[in-house]
Amino acid sequence: MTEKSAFLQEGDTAPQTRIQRAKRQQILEAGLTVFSEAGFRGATLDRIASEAGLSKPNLLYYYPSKEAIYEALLRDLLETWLDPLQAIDSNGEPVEEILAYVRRKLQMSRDFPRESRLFANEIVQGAPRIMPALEGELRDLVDTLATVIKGWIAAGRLAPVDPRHLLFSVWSLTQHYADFDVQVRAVLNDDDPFPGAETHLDLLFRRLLTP
Amino acid sequence: MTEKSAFLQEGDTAPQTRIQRAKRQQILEAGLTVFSEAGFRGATLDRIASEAGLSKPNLLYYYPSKEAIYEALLRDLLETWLDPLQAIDSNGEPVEEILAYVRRKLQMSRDFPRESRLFANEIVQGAPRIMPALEGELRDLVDTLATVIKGWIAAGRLAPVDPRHLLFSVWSLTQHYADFDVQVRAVLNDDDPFPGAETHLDLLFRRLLTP
DNA sequence: TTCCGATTTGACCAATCGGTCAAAAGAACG
DNA sequence: CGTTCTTTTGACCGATTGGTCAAATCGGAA
Repeated sequence: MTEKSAFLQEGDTAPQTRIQRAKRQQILEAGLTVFSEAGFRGATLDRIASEAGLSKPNLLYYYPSKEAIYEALLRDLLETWLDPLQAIDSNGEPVEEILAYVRRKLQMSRDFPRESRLFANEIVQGAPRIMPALEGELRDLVDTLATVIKGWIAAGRLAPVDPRHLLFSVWSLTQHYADFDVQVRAVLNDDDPFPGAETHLDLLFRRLLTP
Repeated sequence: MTEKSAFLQEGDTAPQTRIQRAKRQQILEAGLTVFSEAGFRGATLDRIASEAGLSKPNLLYYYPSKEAIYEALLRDLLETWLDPLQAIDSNGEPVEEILAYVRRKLQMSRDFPRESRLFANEIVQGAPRIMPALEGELRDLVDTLATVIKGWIAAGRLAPVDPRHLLFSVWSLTQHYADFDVQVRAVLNDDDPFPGAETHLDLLFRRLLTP
């Protein structure tokens, strides 16, 4: 097991008042919008501040730097992102477990597209700040799940597939609908992509995974 | 048919000397590296200039602005990107035609990852500059191909699949190996992902598409 | 009401940004 | 050699960037 990477640990269990927590949340909201649209370098404190309805110095009163906001967002994000993966039940029906995972991930693309794009921006640009978590927690989780999947395959309950590439497929297929949203909508004449996507992905993975 | 979007047209058939063409190529090379790593806003002229081995004013002697470099890159990119799509032969064997397309796209992810990431950056950040081409050329091409695919399905030569979501699947699955390269390698312990990816995608699409 | 810590702000700063310009340095050709 | 055109550069500009700071304002407890 790899240890939690440094930046992921909360610095200190801050004794925040209710107001502080609210304002910080407000800033993270604005930060999520701006960072997911422009990436770390492209985002500016002025835009985040105005999006949050605060002056720039006021914003820096709650978070000491642009980096601090960004890292707080990534820290929150990683949890949300890894949760559905951990929810896969090794005692469940294999095909249905994975299909449920796909459905959950697709819902996240629909309901939290900014989070998905924030993550995409970070990774596309080389993951300079989240790399430790990828090589740590993410790899550990994937290793564990790969063992489970191999067991399912060996038991003949799942068609033989490379477990890691299977996971890449789930991630890319589902997140595509959030990250490449404008392209998807351009091709589909602005129709809602998600009903069609759910049907399509259900079919795709059922065909791939049914033994 | 939608017309070619304005920015895609070459301004004028510049009567360039050999040296000018070479230097411009050199700048585009550097621009591709920098823009694909940082996105449009995150890239700086200073970095592009130093990457190209030129002074900043010298760089601006060949391209009038940061925008001009970026748009020249997108213009080139779009061609390269749409080519494999046009190479699908409506008279070929359906399953094999699509599998060949997948293989071509995967090779592009391996051989031109910067191009893929440049495109990803542009799209994730809302496609502010390439949107017209998405709603124009890309949509036209997809519409045409969708008709072909529907014909194949009607003839029973391809399993019934939504043609547009099928294309999204090809794009996301193949480009994932370029755009999310650092994540893929982190999970795979830095092994080369592409041999495994080709096998996996071949299996996936064969299972999905074989009637 | 007074007091005190928490919050908010305008003014400001050094660094970096995209871009300009005039002048210097090369190249080409007679 | 001199001339002319192309290429290159250092110095510079205004705007924007992330961040600071002292002073003002707020809000609640006594």
